[in-house]
Amino acid sequence: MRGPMVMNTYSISDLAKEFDITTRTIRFYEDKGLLSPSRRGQTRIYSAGDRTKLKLILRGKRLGFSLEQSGEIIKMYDPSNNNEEQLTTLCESIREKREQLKHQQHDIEIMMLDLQESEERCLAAIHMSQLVTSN
Amino acid sequence: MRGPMVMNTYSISDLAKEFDITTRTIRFYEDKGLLSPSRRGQTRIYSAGDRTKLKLILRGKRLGFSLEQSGEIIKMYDPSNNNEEQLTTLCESIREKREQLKHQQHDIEIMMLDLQESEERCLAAIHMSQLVTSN
DNA sequence: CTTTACCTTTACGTTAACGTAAAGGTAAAG
DNA sequence: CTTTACCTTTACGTTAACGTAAAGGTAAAG
Repeated sequence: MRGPMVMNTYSISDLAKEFDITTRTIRFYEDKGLLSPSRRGQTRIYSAGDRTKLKLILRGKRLGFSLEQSGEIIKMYDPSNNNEEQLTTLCESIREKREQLKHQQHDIEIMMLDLQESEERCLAAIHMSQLVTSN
Repeated sequence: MRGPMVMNTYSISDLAKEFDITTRTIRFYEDKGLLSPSRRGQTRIYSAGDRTKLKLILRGKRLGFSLEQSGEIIKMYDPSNNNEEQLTTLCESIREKREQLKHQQHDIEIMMLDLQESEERCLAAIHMSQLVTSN
């Protein structure tokens, strides 16, 4: 490898500001085993990988996942599971999660279409009320 | 209108069975003002409209909405808001919800692609482990 | 050397979304 | 008339995901 290792690190408040969450939240995720930053003395040092994990957690949250589920998602990203049986299990759970996401996509599409209709009805109702009110 | 009014109604346990939730959950949603079934004596009678609302709530849950948010979604479906200002506000909140759903769609797509990659890496790792193990 | 701005741990508090149990009413079946 | 299978209300309990406060450490700035 050439060039200096650009080792990006972040303080806990760096990440808190970037993602608009509190430091308490970040420490809580560590408590739950979702993050494990290194330390300089007592102070936590977050790597780019830690930041990515945090992003995954927050994305999961937006999709209604529990922290435990987000934890499973994170595990799906690293190939640290060496044993073949575990790999097969992992592969299966990835497939399941994709199925669930597909279901969510479907839910969203239906809701989008419904809301589109509602919006049109609403706009029509506004139009009507304007016709009535115009004197 | 011709033909007999096919007025479908449901008992609380009908709905509980259909959607695989407890009756407690359904009553809880009523407590929170999301449902308001009619009654025969003390007993709750649910209409097709109540059933639809319940479906909306559960769909919202799958998408990570709070009950309060699902309540707002429900309000977006009926044009009972007569006043023009309220209609405009409603229309605006529908637009916002659609924006949020678009964001969620985006999150899901990214997660899907990532998981697809993970699955491929996982399958490759299984293949490798099989090559190594085959003796 | 004292602010200031961070960092830490510990621990109790809070809200949403129900679960669970108690105590009782009703209506059809046997 | 007693099961059985529902229904009801009231009320306390539980879990997840943090919020909040207390008490203290550190390091650079003035």
